Amino acid sequence: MQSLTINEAAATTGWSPRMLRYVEQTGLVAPNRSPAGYRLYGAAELQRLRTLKELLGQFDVSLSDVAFAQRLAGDRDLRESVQAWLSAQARRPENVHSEEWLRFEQEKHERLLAAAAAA
Amino acid sequence: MQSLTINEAAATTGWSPRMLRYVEQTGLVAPNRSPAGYRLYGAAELQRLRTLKELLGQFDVSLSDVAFAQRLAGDRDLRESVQAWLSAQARRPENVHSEEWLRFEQEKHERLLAAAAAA
DNA sequence: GAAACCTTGACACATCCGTGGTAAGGTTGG
DNA sequence: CCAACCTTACCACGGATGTGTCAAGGTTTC
Repeated sequence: MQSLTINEAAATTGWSPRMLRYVEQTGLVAPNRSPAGYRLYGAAELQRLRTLKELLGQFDVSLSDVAFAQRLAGDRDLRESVQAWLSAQARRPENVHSEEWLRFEQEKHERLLAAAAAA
Repeated sequence: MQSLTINEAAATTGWSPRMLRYVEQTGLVAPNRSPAGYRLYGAAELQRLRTLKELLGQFDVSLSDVAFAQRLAGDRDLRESVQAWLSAQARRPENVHSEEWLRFEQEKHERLLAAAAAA
C-alpha cells in the first residue's frame, strides 16, 4: 500500500491541499508523516476524506459539527452532560418524539453489537 | 405555575433578553407565547436555560454545538451517517477506543429505559 | 392615556469557520 | 544542483456566531 503526498491526495479526493491541512487541523483526518515531515495519505485516509466530503454535501453539516460529534464520541463526561440536557426536554419539539430517540439507541446498540460479533 | 416574561426570565437565569431571543432562534429553548405574542417562560424553560448556561460554561461548547447534538438526536439519517463515518476510524486517535464508544451506547440505553420505566 | 413593558427588525462589532493565496525555507529526484 | 515538490506561517476575505444597542410600533396596567 503506497501513500500519496498532499497534492496527489488532493487530486484524488476533490479537496484542495489547503483544505487537507485544515481538515487535519480539525482532528478529523490526520495522515502520518514521512521522516522529513511530509504528509502521507494512505488508502484509509483517502477513503475517509471522500466519505467526509460526501457527508458534508449530503446533509447540511459543517466540519466543526463533525468534529464536535467526534469529540462527543471520545469524551464521556461531555456526552452524558449533553445527552442529559437534551433528554430533559422530550416535550414540545414535535420532531423529537422520545420513542424514536429510544428506538435509535436500541438499533444502534444492536448494530454495533452485530458488527463487533462479526469482527 | 406562573410564567415569567423575558426580562424577568433574564434576571433569574443570567442570560440577557437579547440572548434569550437568540437561544430561541437556535431552537434550543422555545417558550410559548401569550395571545399577544409575549414570550412566557415556565419553570421548565427556566431550568433548561440555567442548565444550558452551566453546560456551556463547564465544557468548551458553543450553542451551535448543542444545537447540532439536538439535530443529531432528531434526524436518524444524519445520525447514522455521522456515526458510520466516525466508526470507520477506530484506529489511530487513541482517545477513541471502540469499546468505550460501545459502552456509552449500552449505558445510555439502560439509563433511558430506566427513566422511561420510572415515568 | 401615559408609563413600562413587550414585539420584530436593523446596525454594529469581535471572533471564528472555511478557503484561497503567498512567502520563506527544507526535501527529493534526476 | 536545480526543478518540483513539501513544510509552516502569515494576510485576506466572505459568511456565521454571539452579543449589544437602538428604533418603530403593539400591549398591559394603573
